[in-house]
Amino acid sequence: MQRKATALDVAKRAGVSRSAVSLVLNGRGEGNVAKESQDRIRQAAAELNYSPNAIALSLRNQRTRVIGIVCDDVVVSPFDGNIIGGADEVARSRGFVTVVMDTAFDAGRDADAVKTLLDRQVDGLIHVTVGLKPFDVPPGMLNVPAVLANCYDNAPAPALPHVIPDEVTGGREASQHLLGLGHRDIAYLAGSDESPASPLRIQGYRDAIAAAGVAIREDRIQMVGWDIETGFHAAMKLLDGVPPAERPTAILCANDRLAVGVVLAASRLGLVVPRDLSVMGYDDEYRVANTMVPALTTMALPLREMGATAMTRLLDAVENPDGGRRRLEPTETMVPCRLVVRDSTGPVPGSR
Amino acid sequence: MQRKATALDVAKRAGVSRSAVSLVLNGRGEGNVAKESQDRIRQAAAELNYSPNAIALSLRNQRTRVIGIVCDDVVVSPFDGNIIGGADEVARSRGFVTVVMDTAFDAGRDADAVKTLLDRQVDGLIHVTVGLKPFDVPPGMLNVPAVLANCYDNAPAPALPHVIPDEVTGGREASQHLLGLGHRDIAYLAGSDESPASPLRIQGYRDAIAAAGVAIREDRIQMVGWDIETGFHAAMKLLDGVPPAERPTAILCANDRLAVGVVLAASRLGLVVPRDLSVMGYDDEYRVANTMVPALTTMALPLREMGATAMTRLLDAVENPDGGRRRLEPTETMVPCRLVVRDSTGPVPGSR
DNA sequence: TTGAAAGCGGTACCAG
DNA sequence: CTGGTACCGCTTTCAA
Repeated sequence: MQRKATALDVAKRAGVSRSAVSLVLNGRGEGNVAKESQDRIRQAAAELNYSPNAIALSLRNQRTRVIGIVCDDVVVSPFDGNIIGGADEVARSRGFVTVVMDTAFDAGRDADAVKTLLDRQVDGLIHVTVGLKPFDVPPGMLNVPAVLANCYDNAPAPALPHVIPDEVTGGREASQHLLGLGHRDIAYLAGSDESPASPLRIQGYRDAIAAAGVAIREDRIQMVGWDIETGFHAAMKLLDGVPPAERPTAILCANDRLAVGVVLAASRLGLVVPRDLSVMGYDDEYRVANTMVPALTTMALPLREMGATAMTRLLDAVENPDGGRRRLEPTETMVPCRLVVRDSTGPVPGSR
Repeated sequence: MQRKATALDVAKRAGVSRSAVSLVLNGRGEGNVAKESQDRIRQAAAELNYSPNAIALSLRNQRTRVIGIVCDDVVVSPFDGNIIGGADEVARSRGFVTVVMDTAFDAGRDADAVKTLLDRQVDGLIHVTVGLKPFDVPPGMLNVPAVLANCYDNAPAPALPHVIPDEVTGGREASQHLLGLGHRDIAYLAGSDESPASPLRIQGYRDAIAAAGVAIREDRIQMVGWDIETGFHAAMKLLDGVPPAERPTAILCANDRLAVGVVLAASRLGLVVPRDLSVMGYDDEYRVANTMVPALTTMALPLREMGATAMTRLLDAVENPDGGRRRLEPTETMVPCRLVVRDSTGPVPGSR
């Protein structure tokens, strides 16, 4: 476990000074260092397997090329990890490293995490949440360029830009898919009031239904939460013992787990999806939507894109010649969701 | 976006030298610095909201208090994130920060990630995988203390310690749970050959069945993969059109998604779980096992414990007075799985 | 063309 | 008890 070689080691081995090593290895050797010194330096560096100490570089340059990512439970939860994946990919491609700190849903730890990251001199910050939600920006976060992903500044006068999914359009296009298949009685299991995504998707649903000239039945919109279990019970209520003519022909769900519950209920009742009932999810959850039986038609959240967009915006600011110390404009960027058609939706029964 | 205050700023404001600031703020003021200077220093520090620059500290101390975590797809996948969660919690409680680098299943990037982390002078490394698997340790990883979590050194002469789940015992105790409910014909949907966990769990299954004095039927052990869909089809084959007396009374699955597929198949066939058929999962996947209808009995993987154990072992070495530069013994630590009994398993049919 | 020296921010030693 | 100074590893300026 030997210590790493330093520039001084390389210099000694090549018989030159540290400065020469620095110049050559940073491509500024030409015209400053004799050609044969250059060769000796490069060779010595290779032999010693030299690469510069990033800590010393950071101190010297007053830039760490580290972006801090604070998230509420993204690493641990099965959702939304791809936001970080998308952000990380962009960072890596531009020579940055990300440090992720998860607060495990303890909002009190946001400020601590930001402080830790700031003490480590990160060049920028991104805050990511599991699920769209308002976010109380901790004060320290305004000291470096920062962007919010999947959340938005909760203050009366927002200070930070954010990147979020276009939920209204998502809800509308999901509904339009079902309307296009001939469905006119579409129930919507809408998640819960706590998520700001819920009213937005409902808005999209209403827009689509109304635009199709269909009357909106308020009792078809139900806030039932987000789990398999609650989807199951809601579907049972909608379907069990109800005459076919009075049943919805399609159930749109605010996430894929609800859709799993609905399919479970349908099969318990002997209904075949999509022949007797179309079921549609939301999120395109990895290894759930695509492997469900039947595979779920769903509205995919643009997770990687959101992360990538947020990181791109941030790095553009950080790498700006002004020194990356300017705060970003508090703009809103909406990223479109993506319709994924699979096997759980089909023509309305009796439409042939 | 003002720059952070430095020790010099504090010193000036308090009218003392940088050294005094350093002593006082590190609790070594007593007996070295006049009481009233101490007060002035502390006050100045508070007013300027001073906290030391961790980069400078790292350079000075030759210690970063950063642990690098390299993983193959843990952040992005819905599985095993809790390994990192458990590791991170321990690190945080001991004043360390973790930097996670995800290689997105590209083994070629392991070495790069390690190099990047080493350039940043991490004090130690942990490699985490999604799912138990052998791991080719990149050379650089031996330059600092390192531990493997959920994977093990693939070399003939292992160089690194690892922390893995006790899969044999897990398989055995899962089977014993079903045997204890009176089941004698238990099918096992065993995942796939690619995972080293599969044969281990099968071993546990065999041990338990044999110990109960029941003959092992090889055709009851089936490698069917890991998805909802494949569980569904396997269950249909086992149950559809088969006379009740020839059906297994319980199906043990190598993960919870398979179990979801089995339940789906059962309900399509009009079988009620667990009345007509017991179904058991493995993993205790978050928001799947506990919210399934019925909620799944399962064998929980000790994800957080594994992460915590790996990190504890690593930090014990890093914080060792020898300077934390010693390589760890290549030991094996097995963490027990945990039986979680819910509603998908019950007494064998007709046992009352 | 080269090397010496300053400085990034902090700690720790040592002389006063 | 206090302040000056060297050093961690690197880059950059400046003088030789």
